[in-house]
Amino acid sequence: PTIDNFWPNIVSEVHGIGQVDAKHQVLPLARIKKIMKLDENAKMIAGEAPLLFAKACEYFIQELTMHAWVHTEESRRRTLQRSDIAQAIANYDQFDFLIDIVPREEIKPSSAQK
Amino acid sequence: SEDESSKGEPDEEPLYVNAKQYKRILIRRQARAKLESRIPKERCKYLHESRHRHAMNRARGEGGRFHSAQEKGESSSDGGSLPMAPSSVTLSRGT
Amino acid sequence: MSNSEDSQQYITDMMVKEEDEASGDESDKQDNGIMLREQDRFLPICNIIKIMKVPVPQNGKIAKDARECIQECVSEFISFISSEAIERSVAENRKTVNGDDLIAAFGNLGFDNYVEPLQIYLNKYRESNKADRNLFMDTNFAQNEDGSTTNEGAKP
DNA sequence: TTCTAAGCCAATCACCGATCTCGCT
DNA sequence: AGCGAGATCGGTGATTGGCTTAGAA
Repeated sequence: PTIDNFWPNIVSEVHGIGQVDAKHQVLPLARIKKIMKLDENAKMIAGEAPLLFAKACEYFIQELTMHAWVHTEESRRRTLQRSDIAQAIANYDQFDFLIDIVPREEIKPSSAQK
Repeated sequence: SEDESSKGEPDEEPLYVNAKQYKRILIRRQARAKLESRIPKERCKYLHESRHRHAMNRARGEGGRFHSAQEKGESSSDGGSLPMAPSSVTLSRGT
Repeated sequence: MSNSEDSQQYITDMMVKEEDEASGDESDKQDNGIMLREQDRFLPICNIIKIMKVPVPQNGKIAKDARECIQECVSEFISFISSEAIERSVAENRKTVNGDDLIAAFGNLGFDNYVEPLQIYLNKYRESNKADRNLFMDTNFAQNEDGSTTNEGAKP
């Protein structure tokens, strides 16, 4: 289970799905829809949209956590903390959209920055 | 030794962000600013008063963990309040 | 009668409506509309933790700060992608944001890794729905005139 | 070393999904 | 036709804190 194998594993995982089990999602679809509706431009939302987001959020949480855990280990800790996530966000430009949510100054001192 | 490049934005970006995300980041920043007044500045200790009270009233084992089945009524004249002495007692969780 | 309100919460649960912020203001007051609770802005913390534990070793720990941080990041993730997807649906004069808008948004915002698995997942979902609908309509007629069964593995 | 804070349990109840009606395209 | 918003309903898993000690400092 490494970062390099993450997306290839995801792709082979979706292929293994027979029928999409709309029920028993890990994340509640109603809550996802509610978050989407916070956007003032949101009018109508197709039923498939929260379902896609439920899957995408699983991927996102796993990937961000996985990147953060690298920094936890680099600091020889066994508890993932907020500063590890800040580091992970700073080191991968796909996470740039979180720059206001977890600002750079949250990175704990004496850590490398690429 | 500080040199946040200038402008006057809430959080200054490190000069360059993902080019595909830049425009959307700005749009989202405005959207969040509109919502800011409706967002409490700090997190509550708990989400629901009723669930908080439920947790407080629940039966707890010796180690502070929730424990099943403490009898609801408490009118036993019997002095022994321990549920029962199981063969094995609290097992410390090895990590 | 025994309902004693505590100071921290805003309103209990009955009588909460929903937001609708009209327009025209950026100065923040205290309640410009209705206050949003954490249940309205975030996914349940318990579900977040479950997913976070997957890539973390079994003996690893996760700080409370980190859980809540991820929780906020996920909501921004949804809003960020949604914003792009909604704009595309508006650009095409549609009132409904659909899965194709979302997948296009993922690609346009640089989440290229998400596109392939989500496209596959979306196709399977649409197929499943069509299959269920046909099965429900037919109920008795097990007639297959079509024969274009693009199904793969059957689920026992 | 000192001492903060994460994990561990499971019962209630708020919320989620299922189902309906009514509107739109 | 089909599809989604909104309301209603009933079933259920997320929420929840005290004590121990892992582990941050």
